[in-house]
Amino acid sequence: MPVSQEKNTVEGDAGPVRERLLDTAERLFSEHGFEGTSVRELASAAGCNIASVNYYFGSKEKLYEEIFRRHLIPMRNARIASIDRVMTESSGRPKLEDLLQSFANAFIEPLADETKAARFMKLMGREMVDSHLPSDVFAKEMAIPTLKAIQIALLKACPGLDESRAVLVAYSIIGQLLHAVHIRPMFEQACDAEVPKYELSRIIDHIVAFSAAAIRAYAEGRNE
Amino acid sequence: MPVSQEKNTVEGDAGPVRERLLDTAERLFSEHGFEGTSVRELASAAGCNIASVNYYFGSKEKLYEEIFRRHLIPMRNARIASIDRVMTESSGRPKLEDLLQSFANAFIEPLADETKAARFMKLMGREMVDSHLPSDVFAKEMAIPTLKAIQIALLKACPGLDESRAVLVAYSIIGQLLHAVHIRPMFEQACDAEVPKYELSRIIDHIVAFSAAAIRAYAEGRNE
DNA sequence: GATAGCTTAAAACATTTGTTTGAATTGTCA
DNA sequence: TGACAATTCAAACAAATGTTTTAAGCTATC
Repeated sequence: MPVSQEKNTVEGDAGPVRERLLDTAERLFSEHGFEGTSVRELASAAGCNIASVNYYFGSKEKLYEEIFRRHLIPMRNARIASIDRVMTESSGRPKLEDLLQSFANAFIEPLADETKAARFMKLMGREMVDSHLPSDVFAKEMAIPTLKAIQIALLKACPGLDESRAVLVAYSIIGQLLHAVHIRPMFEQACDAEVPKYELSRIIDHIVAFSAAAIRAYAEGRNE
Repeated sequence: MPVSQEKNTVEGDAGPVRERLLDTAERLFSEHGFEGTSVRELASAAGCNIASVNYYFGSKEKLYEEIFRRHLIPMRNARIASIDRVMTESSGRPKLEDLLQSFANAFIEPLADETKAARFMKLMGREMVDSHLPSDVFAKEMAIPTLKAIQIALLKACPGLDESRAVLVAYSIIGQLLHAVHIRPMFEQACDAEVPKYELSRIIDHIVAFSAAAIRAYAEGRNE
């Protein structure tokens, strides 16, 4: 693939080569995927030599792993921390809407700053359907711990909620949030007026209200 | 009297080369992605010559497009038809659960048969985060029409539902369904007992009940 | 049996891929 | 300064990429 030269945005001379490579690779991998990005494009965009990739990281794959190592745990911790914050602030019995809003904000926050963590968000989406990470580090380091945290928080916020259903509710919430992330690119290019405008904050508010209502129905209403 | 037509016996020996290539490419693209699948692997798995790809389809990309052309419209129509069926059977005023259950089944059905359309489902997931289709054919041919259909069906099923909110509700439903699709591979390999078992039918039932409850709260309850 | 038209086959095409090499350059400390 | 390590560089590596070419095989019609 010729791959248009795109932007000549050499990531600048900001910082040492190793960091420039990490930042540049994060952007290119998120835009064109792992196989869709060549080491030469990468080095060119980062303004360094081709050999630097192997010099600093050993291989293209190791560089890819390093990107995740840099962001995965902090991002997971941020999500769990946002849950914990609501829990402590409410003395262990948070209002359902507060819990959901807080988690949704932590989840979607990286999308707000256009440049920094938004790329990694996209990259995570790719990794979910096209894994290049060894073993199941993504599930173990990110998905399962986050799921656990939101699950027990939900049980605290809604004592009437059945435990076996709490995990399903967590799926629903995360599914909605992820979908909000995924559909954004579709709106950005296809401005056909055929489709409503994309307002992230409106979507988030909806997800919170929608989920809260559904959970209440589970907790209060029928148990079967 | 005709000559015996013995041929190679690699894999999909059934049918002419063109169809074998389409089936094989569907599987390989869904498993390893577009860039992750070489024309040689493809031809080898289909039991034909390398040149056949370009002979029948012109290029690797055209073959990719043909796969979608084969499935996209029928799958979309199946989804919309499942909605229409509920609408007519209920004389235009369906029970909310029936509408949701019917749509969810049509949405998830391809996952049931392990081999046939399940691969294409996976492929659609890839296409959403890593587009190789020209322009926005996926949005125009699949996403938007399906969204429109479920949206107006929701309004019919719930007259109290605000129109501007109907599209958000549709996002929530599709987001949950897609997530149910995406998380399955995570469960299949990581059987750590750390995570609950994956039961698709249980998840579907939950999504239906969860969404119905939330929609009712929207339609009946608060308007603000 | 000869002819024409698809279809298949093997090989070569020209790039591009990730990686390695070894020399040049830079920086650091004695 | 001189010596030594760390870094950068251009070049070359072997392998793999999508595509094209050229010749052979096949099947039908005359």
